[in-house]
Amino acid sequence: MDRRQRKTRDAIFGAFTSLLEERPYHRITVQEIIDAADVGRATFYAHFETKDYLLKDLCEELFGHIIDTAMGHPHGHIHGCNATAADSVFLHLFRHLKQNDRNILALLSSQNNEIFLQYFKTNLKKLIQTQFADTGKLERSALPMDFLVNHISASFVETVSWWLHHGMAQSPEEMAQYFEVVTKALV
Amino acid sequence: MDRRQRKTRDAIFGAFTSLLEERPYHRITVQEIIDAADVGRATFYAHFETKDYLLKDLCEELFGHIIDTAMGHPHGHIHGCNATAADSVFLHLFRHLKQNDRNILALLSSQNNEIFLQYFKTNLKKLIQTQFADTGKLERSALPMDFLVNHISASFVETVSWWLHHGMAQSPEEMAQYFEVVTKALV
DNA sequence: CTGGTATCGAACATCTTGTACGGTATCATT
DNA sequence: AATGATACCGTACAAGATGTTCGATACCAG
Repeated sequence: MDRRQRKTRDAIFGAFTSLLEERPYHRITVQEIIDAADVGRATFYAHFETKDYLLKDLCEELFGHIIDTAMGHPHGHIHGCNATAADSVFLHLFRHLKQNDRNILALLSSQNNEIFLQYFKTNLKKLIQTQFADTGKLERSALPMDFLVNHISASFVETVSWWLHHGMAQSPEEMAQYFEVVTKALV
Repeated sequence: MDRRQRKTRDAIFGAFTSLLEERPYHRITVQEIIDAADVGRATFYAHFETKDYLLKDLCEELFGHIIDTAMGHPHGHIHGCNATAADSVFLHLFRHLKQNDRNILALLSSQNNEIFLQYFKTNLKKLIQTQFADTGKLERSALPMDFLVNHISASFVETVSWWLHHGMAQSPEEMAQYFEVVTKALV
């Protein structure tokens, strides 16, 4: 990719992220992003069709990355009987978040962060789906498969959200345990 | 309240709700609401400071009502040992939703319904908090109180959301059972 | 060195928002 | 009925946002 393109793209992403830390999404105008990124108006629209697409691209880049790394992680049995919580994928994610990889916390703890949590949940579903497909632990559940996947994804995202709202005072291990408690009876 | 005021207020609420069924919130302009409600521009702003406040008022009216009725419901032991799921507050809520009280489904199943689910969750928290305060079942939990309240509220909202996305094919009783399964180990 | 292209800057039409004001219709009260 | 209060209408307006266009300029890759 052209070095110029990368530069503007990064500048826009950076400006956008900065603005999101001080204003909710819908209170940010394209004009402000342009000014903050110090980029021409036409240039912005050459990169992103609209503000919503900018958000979409940013989220895909961020969450896509964090989920991909988790995918590569050794299949950590969703706290099955023969695996401790220590090597679960979820603990891996909690740690990943705490070390603030790619400044992802700025988005997750920004005002009206529901947008980002939503993206997070969507990507998370794929991960959990994969995990279940491997372990095959779900066939004898009383609940529909997609109901369970949805519930677990949502629960994880809610746990992360709660963590953020409490200043991330707890350790990743502690949070992984919280999460295990509320989901242990399910799988 | 003046009959004129009620009329315009209802007209605006109605128009707004109709528009929400075909367009996501952020794609609806005040102008469109005004046109659909057949109301003067100045009149709209005399009632609602901004579009966000209109949303807020609408949600408070709707969810406030549905939660209040649930509050008055006989304290249905959050599936405690001596109570069946049949008389739980949650089953009451599922039934309330299915009969589409006050056209609430139009909002909950509209595009980008996260906004409304968020309001739903917020009001739900108060209800659950109250329930817990009465039963006093939570003191010996390994988890922080607000973590649990948040988790249960979120789980309920997610369950409702899943229900909607599946055309509400299941009965309220069935959904109440789903919900019981994913939360039974917690209280 | 050169053709291709990303960017700039400025201008533009269009739409949206929120406010203002005088005239009209409706309300509650007597 | 009569009357004061007030909610509504219609229109107009300023300020700002959006998305597009175009020629000029700077930069890149081969």
